[in-house]
Amino acid sequence: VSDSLVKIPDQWLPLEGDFFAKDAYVLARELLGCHLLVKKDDVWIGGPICETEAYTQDDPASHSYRGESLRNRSMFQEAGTIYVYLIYGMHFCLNFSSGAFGRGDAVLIRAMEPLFGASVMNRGSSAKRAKICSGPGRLCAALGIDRSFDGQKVGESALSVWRDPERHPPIRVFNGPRIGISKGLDRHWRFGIPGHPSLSRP
DNA sequence: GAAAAGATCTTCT
DNA sequence: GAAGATCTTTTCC
Repeated sequence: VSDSLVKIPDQWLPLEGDFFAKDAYVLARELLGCHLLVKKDDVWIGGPICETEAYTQDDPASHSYRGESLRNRSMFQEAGTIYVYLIYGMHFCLNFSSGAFGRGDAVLIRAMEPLFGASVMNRGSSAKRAKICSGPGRLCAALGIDRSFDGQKVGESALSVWRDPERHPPIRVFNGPRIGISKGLDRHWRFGIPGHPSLSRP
């Protein structure tokens, strides 16, 4: 608990719904360097986001491509709605709905630096400290994010995102093809901070 | 080290 | 019945 965040620094700004109300591939880039925090036992655990991906309704790789369903409903809600789904039967993935209400756009959070509370994070394995939140499934496991977060709003639940003027915007950002998909490979909507030790992959 | 396999469940064909 | 926005462990250079 000693490495958890007890008080949010005064200079940090909470990100509200309007920050998320933009094109997903713009939001994906702008979320880099922002702190993702989850409240656990009266303190915050989390750290700065270092890798994201964008998905849109007209994108064949997106869950929303074939319209709204019971699972992807949160993608179509107002910007800043949390979308969590189960993948491969065992891992959860965290997304934030973006764009206008009714549009199935979202940003997948792929990796984060475990800056606060690494010692109390659920770690699925004996991964190196810098890597315990590297990958969408591992990130959710570490922070205890599951389907119960789905449909909630950023900042109105145990989960919040903050802009830290000292880390945001990052100096450099890379982008390239998204990971683990077979369609929409021409859209280079994976974004990350170059050389960051907590990337899911180089 | 890299590659392959196994775990496990929802969605769509 | 197959594929999927994944990760861990095992197996093989």
